[in-house]
Amino acid sequence: MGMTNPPFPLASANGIATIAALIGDPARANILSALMGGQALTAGELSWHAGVGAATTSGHLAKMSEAGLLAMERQGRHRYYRLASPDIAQAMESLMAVAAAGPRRHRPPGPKDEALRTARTCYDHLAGRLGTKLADRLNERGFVILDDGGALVTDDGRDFLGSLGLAIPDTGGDRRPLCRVCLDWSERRHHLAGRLGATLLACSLERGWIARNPDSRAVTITEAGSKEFATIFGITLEHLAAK
Amino acid sequence: MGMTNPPFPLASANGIATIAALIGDPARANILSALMGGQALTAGELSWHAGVGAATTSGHLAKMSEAGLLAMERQGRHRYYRLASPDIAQAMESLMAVAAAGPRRHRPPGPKDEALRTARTCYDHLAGRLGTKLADRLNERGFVILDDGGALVTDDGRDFLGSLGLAIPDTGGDRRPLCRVCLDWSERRHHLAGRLGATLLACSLERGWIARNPDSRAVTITEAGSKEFATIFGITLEHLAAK
DNA sequence: CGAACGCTTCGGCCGCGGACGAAACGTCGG
DNA sequence: CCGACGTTTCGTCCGCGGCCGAAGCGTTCG
Repeated sequence: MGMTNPPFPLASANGIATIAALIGDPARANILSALMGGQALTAGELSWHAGVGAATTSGHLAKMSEAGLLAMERQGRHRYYRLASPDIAQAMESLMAVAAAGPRRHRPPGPKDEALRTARTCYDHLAGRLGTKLADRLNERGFVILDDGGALVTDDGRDFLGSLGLAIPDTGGDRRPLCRVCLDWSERRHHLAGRLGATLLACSLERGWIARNPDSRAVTITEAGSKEFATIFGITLEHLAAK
Repeated sequence: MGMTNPPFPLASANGIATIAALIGDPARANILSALMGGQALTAGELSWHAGVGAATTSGHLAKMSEAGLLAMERQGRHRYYRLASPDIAQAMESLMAVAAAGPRRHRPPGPKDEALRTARTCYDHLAGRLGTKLADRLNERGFVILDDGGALVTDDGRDFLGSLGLAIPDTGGDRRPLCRVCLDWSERRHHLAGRLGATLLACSLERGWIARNPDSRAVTITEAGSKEFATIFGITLEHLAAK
């Protein structure tokens, strides 16, 4: 017989299916999307985001935790859930890219979406027009090199960031990229991710340049931030207005 | 009431769920994995890979095509399916990374896996020990810069590739990265993807350095290839042996 | 031109898994 | 110590969707 061995559990394919099936449920996808904001959320909050009851949500959270997608931390009578690793966030990102590229789902961009398009978090870094502009500016000034999908921090870039008081954590043995690009689903262009992106977001939050929105991944640019982004990076609010 | 608007279809989250749900079925995941080999396959071949009947497979293929995951081309009485875009391949890659990182699924690496670990295709480029070694060598010689997740082709690199008779297609308006890294699920390190990776694979096939395996993504290194990889890149078969 | 082949469509079966309400568990506040 | 709250567990229901066999179309070959 010419037929070779059966195509049984094809090693890794099964693992993919398991993970994808978890992400593939609407309620769970909503939960994961909410956690893409980068903060840990309580089961109750996630239940709200998921759009299903607390009981159902609890089941979903248990499954995703067991599969290694989520990490849990108890704090008093709350349980905080967050994405277990940056890998999860990246997988979500690529799925977003595919979903966005797919058949044009007639999607009238509401005002809510508009806020997301202006500036939002993408797991642990900045996205939207602010995120992409930031990447552009750092590139123009030679602080990072964005060549067509690749990303590198230059020595000048390190100096510049150092002058801002930003040392990028070295996290020795960590396999986390220093600087990578991430496809922005709303702008369809790249913004900065990796440890550099994380540092920029953390800094912007700490110094009060931007503020998180409680119910969405959108962030609002404060007055202080508006000033600082202009002086440091040459990004004004007009640059970020919807075109 | 303090509750804001309902958490209804959270814009993009739903699209993610749709895509992920498609990938999340074992049969479909097998189909997509098979197509990660980079070649177009007939419905019949895919049915074999999927491990389900022809009728069922046909339904799966229709769904994935409609969702924009697959592209179809009829040729005689066959219908050839392939991944619709590199984005799809990248999404599969990130899911593999998550799946591989997950809870250590007791997985005794069979001899079949061993061939995959040595050299295989990853959509349109090379992976496995051959793929990662190739990336290492090009990096060591300064032809590409692999800095911690970022990837760039240097001018020296372009010259070197040119001297091999390899012009990397420019594909003007294309948004496809010239050179990106791709996490190798077996080696847990990076190999080269993007247009550069695609060019290297295409070249290796055309010149007969490697040959595809009909039933899997594994490729075998020919005698000619063994010689060329040694002289051009300094990669010998010993480098590629299981450790 | 009829038979074999490749693939898709149709109809029906069946099991998995998501949804909820009720109740149990654990924590914080008075 | 008791009641309110956040979360999980349990039991149940039910609908979606994968699977197959049979039949229908289009193509290729003898």
